Amino acid sequence: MTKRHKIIADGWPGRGASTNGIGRDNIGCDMDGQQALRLTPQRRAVLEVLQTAHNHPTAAEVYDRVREVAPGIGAATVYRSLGLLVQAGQALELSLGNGTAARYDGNTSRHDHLVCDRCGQAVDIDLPSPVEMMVDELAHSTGFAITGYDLQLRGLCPSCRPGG
Amino acid sequence: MTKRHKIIADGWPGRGASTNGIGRDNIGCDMDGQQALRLTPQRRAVLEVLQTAHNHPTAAEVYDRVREVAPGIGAATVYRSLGLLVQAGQALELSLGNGTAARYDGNTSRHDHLVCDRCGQAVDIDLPSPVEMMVDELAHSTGFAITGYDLQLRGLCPSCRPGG
DNA sequence: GTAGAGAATGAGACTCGTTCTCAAGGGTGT
DNA sequence: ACACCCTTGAGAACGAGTCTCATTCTCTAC
Repeated sequence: MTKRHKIIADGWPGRGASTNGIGRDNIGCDMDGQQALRLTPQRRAVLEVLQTAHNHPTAAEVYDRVREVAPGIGAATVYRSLGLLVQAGQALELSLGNGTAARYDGNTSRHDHLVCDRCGQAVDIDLPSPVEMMVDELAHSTGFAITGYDLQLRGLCPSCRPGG
Repeated sequence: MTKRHKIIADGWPGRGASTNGIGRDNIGCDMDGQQALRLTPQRRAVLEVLQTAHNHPTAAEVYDRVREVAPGIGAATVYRSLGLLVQAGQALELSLGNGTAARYDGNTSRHDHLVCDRCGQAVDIDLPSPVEMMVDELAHSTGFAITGYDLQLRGLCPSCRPGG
C-alpha cells in the first residue's frame, strides 16, 4: 500500500456514506491528483480517539473508545479508518515487536518508542534520534532508497522493574 | 516469557520424546539451575534451517524447509521449537513492522535490519549501531531498565527502486 | 527387565487480530 | 429526479500462532 488520500470532513449520520455537506476540509496531502478521502464522522471519531489518547491504543482499544461516541460503528470501519488515517499521514502504526496487536499513535512527528517487556506500555522518546547519521552511509553501501526507520527500545518500565 | 533453557542434543527417531542417547551437548545457557532443553532432531532441524538460511524466513517458511528433512513434523512443533530456540539465545525473532508474520534470524549477534517496503526482503546491517550512545541517557530520563532495542530501516531495495 | 515419571511429539481444534465481501444507505454531480 | 459512487455495518473468511490431548519415547529407580 503506497497510496495516500486526502481527507474531507463531513457530519454525523447513520449508515451509508456518512456525509452531510456541513463543513469540509482536507487534512491529508493535496494537489497530487489522487482521490479525496472524506473525513466522515466515523473517521473523525477514530482520529479524535487517537489524538486524545496519551498511550498508544491497539485497534481493539480504539474500537472500544469510538463506540462510546458512535455505538453502532463496526469493527471493519475502525480498521479501515485506521488504515486510511495512517495512509493519510494522520496517524502512525506501531508494531512494537512483541507479537501482539498493532498500536496506533496520533503523534505523527518522527519519534521513537520505549516499550515495556512486561506490561506492554510504550512511551515516546523525545531525544533526537541518533539514527539519522547512518542513513546516508547505509543508503550508499546497500543501494536501498531509505524512506524511514523504526527504533524501539525494550526494557522494564519503572513500575515493572524488580525494585519498583 | 523470560525463561531460558539449556539445550541438549539428541538423535532422530519418529514421534514422541525424540531422544536416542547418541551424543549430547548444551548450547543454551548453563549452570543456572533451570531445566535442560533437549536438542531433539526436530529442534536441530529447525536450528539448521535457521542457520543455513541467508534470508530471514518466517515460521511458515521454516516449517516448509524443515519438512524436506523431516516430512512428518508438525506445525506446532516448529512453532514451539522456534520459541524455545529464541529463548535459548540460538535465534532471533524479528517483527519487521509490516504487519506480516514474525521472521527468524540464525545470526544471534546484535545487528539491525534494512527492510524493503515492496518485496519484504530484509538485509542485515553491519555498521555499528548508533543507538548505544542514547541508552544510558534514556534509562536515566525515563526510569526504564533498558534491555535491548530493535532498529529497522525501511526503504526500497535496489531491484524495487523505481530506477532499478 | 519392568514400571513410573516426565518430556516431546503430531494432529487438529481453537483464539485472536485483521481483511474481505456484500447489500444497503446516503451524498454528489448532472 | 436520477444514476453513480463512496461509505458503512455485519459477518464470513483468513492467516498466524497457541493450546490440548493422546501417544511415544527416554531416563531413572528398583
